Amino acid sequence: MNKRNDLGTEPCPVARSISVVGDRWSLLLVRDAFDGVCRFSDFQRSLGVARNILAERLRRLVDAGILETRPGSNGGAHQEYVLTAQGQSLFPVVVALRQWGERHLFEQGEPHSELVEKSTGQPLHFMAPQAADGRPISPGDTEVRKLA
Amino acid sequence: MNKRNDLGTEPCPVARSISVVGDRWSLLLVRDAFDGVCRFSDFQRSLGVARNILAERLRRLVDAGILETRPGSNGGAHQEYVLTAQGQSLFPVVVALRQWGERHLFEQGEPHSELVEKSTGQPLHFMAPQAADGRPISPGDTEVRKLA
DNA sequence: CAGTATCCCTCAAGATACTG
DNA sequence: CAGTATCTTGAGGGATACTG
Repeated sequence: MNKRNDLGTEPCPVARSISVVGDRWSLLLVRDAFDGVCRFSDFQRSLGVARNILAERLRRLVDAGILETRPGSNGGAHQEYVLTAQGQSLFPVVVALRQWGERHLFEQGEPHSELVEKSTGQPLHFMAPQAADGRPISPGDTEVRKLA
Repeated sequence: MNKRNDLGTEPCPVARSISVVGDRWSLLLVRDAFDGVCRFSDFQRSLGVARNILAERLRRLVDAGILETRPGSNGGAHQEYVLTAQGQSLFPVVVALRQWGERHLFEQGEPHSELVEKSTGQPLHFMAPQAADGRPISPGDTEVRKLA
């Protein structure tokens, strides 16, 4: 039934999210934006993606309300791409992917970049779903209630 | 520099994770697996994906150590696909995508499926990164330390 | 520098027929 | 039912030349 791109109308929030940021580049652009990257050529150098693709992805992220453009902080003519509030709320997604990758996609002792708290220099605590009272919740404790 | 598929060798854990589960179907299969789906035709009906694509994706997820096959719980000939421990540890990723989608990709009052704790029936608490002492951490409080 | 405009090509994905 | 085999299509993406 899924012809091509109708994930965006599915009733499942996971499917809709994937329809917006579930491609090869979008979340990497968001990651770079969290890391302070905001200019076209810096994204381009960071990812090595073709310029036309980069332009289209940035446009899509702006259209989706994840990035917005600004006139450029210095007096220069170039504009900047910065995360909106909605884009910043992708932080848990990026952190979750990062933590999973750190645990399962690197060999023992293989170096990788790490996300730390600026003020303490400490890596982030492992992020896990929890109940309203703070108890950690494992997958088996949950179920999906349709169309709540 | 990124020719085609060399995301899997990047030093950034986010990029590596995306190289494994960053396509249109993988995380939806994982979501379904969390939801108890374990048979080929059930995945197929749930996603509407073509059978050859489904077969290849399942194989890739098995190769990646995210799913494993079992002889089938009843006496039947069919095998089942179940999450490994590594696959179960994708739970925060799926939950993060779900929560972001719920907040930003549905209209006010538009119904969507919801992830609740079985024992209480309550939706999960909002999941956010935090420091080792439990303080919530926002994106601006963090920085990436290269090759730690 | 920050894109746009083309051209081309590969691969993901769909459709369908077939098999143990 | 659980796939495999084959064919076709189209979108995603790369390379490069060009523009304000």
